[in-house]
Amino acid sequence: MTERQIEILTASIRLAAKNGVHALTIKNISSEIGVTEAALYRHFQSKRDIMLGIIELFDKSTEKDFESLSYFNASPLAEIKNIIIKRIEQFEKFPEIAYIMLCFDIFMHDDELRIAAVGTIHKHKEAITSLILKGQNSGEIRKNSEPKELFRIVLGSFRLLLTQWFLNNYSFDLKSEFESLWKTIQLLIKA
Amino acid sequence: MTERQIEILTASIRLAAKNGVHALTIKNISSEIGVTEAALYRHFQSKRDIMLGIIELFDKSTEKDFESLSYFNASPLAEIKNIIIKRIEQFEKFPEIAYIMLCFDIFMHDDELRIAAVGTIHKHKEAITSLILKGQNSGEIRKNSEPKELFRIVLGSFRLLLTQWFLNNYSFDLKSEFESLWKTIQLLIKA
Amino acid sequence: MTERQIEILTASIRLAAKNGVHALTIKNISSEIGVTEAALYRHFQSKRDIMLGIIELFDKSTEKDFESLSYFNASPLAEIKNIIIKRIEQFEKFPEIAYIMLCFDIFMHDDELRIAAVGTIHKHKEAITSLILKGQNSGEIRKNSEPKELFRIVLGSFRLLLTQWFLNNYSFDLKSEFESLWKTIQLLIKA
Amino acid sequence: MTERQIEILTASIRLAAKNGVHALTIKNISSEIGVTEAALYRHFQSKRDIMLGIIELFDKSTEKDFESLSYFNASPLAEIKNIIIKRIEQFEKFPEIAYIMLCFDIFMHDDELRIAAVGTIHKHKEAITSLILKGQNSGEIRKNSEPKELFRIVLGSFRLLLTQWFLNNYSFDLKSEFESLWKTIQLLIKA
DNA sequence: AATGAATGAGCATTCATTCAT
DNA sequence: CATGAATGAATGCTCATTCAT
Repeated sequence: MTERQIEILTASIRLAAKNGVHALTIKNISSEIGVTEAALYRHFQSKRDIMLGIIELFDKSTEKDFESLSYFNASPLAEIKNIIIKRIEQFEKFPEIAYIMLCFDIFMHDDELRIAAVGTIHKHKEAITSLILKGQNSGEIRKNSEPKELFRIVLGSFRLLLTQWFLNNYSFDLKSEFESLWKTIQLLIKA
Repeated sequence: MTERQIEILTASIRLAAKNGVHALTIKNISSEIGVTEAALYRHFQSKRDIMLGIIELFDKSTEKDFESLSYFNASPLAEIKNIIIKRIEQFEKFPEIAYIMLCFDIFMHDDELRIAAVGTIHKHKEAITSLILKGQNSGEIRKNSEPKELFRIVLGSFRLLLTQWFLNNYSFDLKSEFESLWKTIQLLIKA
Repeated sequence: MTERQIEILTASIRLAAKNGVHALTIKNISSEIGVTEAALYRHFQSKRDIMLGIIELFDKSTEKDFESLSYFNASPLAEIKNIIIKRIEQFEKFPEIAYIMLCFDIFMHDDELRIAAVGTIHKHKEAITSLILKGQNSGEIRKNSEPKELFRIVLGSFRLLLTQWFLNNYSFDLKSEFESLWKTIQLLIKA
Repeated sequence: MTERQIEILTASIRLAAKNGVHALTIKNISSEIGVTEAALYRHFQSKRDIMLGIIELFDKSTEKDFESLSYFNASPLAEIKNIIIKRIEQFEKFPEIAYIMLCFDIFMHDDELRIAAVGTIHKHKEAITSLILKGQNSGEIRKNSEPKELFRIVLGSFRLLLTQWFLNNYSFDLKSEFESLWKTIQLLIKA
């Protein structure tokens, strides 16, 4: 991806988060980076390609996080926390992406976009679920609950926290609030 | 609210869930119920009023659920489950509303709509949080966790379940899947 | 077809003939009849529908001419001449349509339009060819030539006359020039 | 004319015939020969110059045909046939040019282009008409018809044949079909 | 209570063309 | 000789809304 392309994508995310998805027009994006509408088409073939680019951008950074995890090699619970903390650090640097992550509507009614977006969610699900299973086998996580349900509790509560963060205009400290939530989660799911 | 107004609102919700929020146009709504675009303006002053109507519709049915709860008077945990089961029954009758509930983007960038939508979420938060507190006081729910966090776990995991239901085109049985999730939740938060 | 629709179609033909097919834009057509671009879409669903409308308009008037022919019941040669004279009278009233008839490019690269346009040409071909055959059987037209070739001579020479008329800005009298051409044609193909 | 210029012109003709005149864009032409749009402007100053180039190309090859005719020195009728056969051989090698020859719309509404295009047609007219006159004087062609009308019959029927060839996607054999047409023409106009 | 006709503003996209490199 | 990046103007089309009937 070229520098200009990344500039366009970040401008798009910023715009969507600030003014809503309906503000994600070619005109707005182009004027956000100070060029003509026509200029965008030198870098992306269509608006849908820009959307796909946003997902890809998010997907890539997710993948990088997952890779760096394996070096860490902590306990499963610590690794799950780490996955989420990585996300949070990303959100703190670039809060607008939280909006895109929560607002699945943009992608929901375009098959190609949908598949791309759901793919990223799936990667999270598989990573976390397999860590839960590992934790259950190692005796760190309680065995009397299904990994599937524990995953829903872990990711679900985090997503709601994220939603609250967004609804409050990013005004509270996401990381410390998550630390508090995580204490409760740990308390509940530890063996 | 007149009959025609409710017809317009339900048609709108149906449309949004089927084809996405971007399909929520005056033209689509009017042709969905078989009238002219101009005819809609006899029943709603603007498109925003239709959006507000959708929230109000949702809000009212929530309120009715909350009222009926007081007649029941079960244990706090059972009451929380009941609140969610009521929601589920509503979703099962009218699955499209799940989409609207999850897709906050429509409302997010219009202050009046936002306040209306967040209000409904708030009512849920307060109802559930106060029930958790009651449960902690009566000794049914563990005391070593903050109600705020337990609320995040309960509602967050349910919202994620709902998201999964939507992503799977409403193909699995929401209620029985929730029963399974609830067993885990109960196991975790019971004293 | 409504009055407005016919107004749009005649304005389109006028425009195309005056300034070329490339001038046949929604903006030009709408401003030609003094309305907004958006207003056109109340009467035609798309630009292609306007093109199809032009062909249909031409097709209908052709059909009417063919019907009125049967009342006439002259000799085959006289009937062929009549078909063309009818066309000429139409062109004289509405010279711009000559351009559309000759400029098949508009329709050529859109399958649906092509089929519609070629259909009209086909009707002419069949009508004239069968009249030639009738003339050969009745002994009015020479038998030592194939009807297919005679048709090419009759219609081809008329089309070239039409092209010349257009290239000369409709400056000569089409009918009297055709009378002269017809004398030669008759001389050549009579038995 | 440079090699590159001829490459651009033939690519343009190919493009116009395959996808229609509306596909004759700088972008399409340049990508057809595998260069950037900007590169075209090194060889032609504008798009109109490319159009003029197409006409010039056609004009030149016509001229060459006419020159080679004089060496032949056959009877007037044979010479007329020869002019057309030469054209047909050109069309068979490069069928797309038939489309350009028929579709005068491209040139019709730009004075300079129009004059250039009409010029070529005129050359044909003069060449054929003078041959007809010669034939009438030599007693080969019937004298009771005006050369002007006979020209319309000869060239008009050939142009219609060409149109039919194009409408049938060049599927029939143009030359043998013309031989058949020519037999009829000869039969009709011979003295 | 509903319709048909219209509108102004906006949409994504494509056009021929220019210019620094 | 060719490219990459840009532009202004235009394209067909959709939007929410209005208004006379």
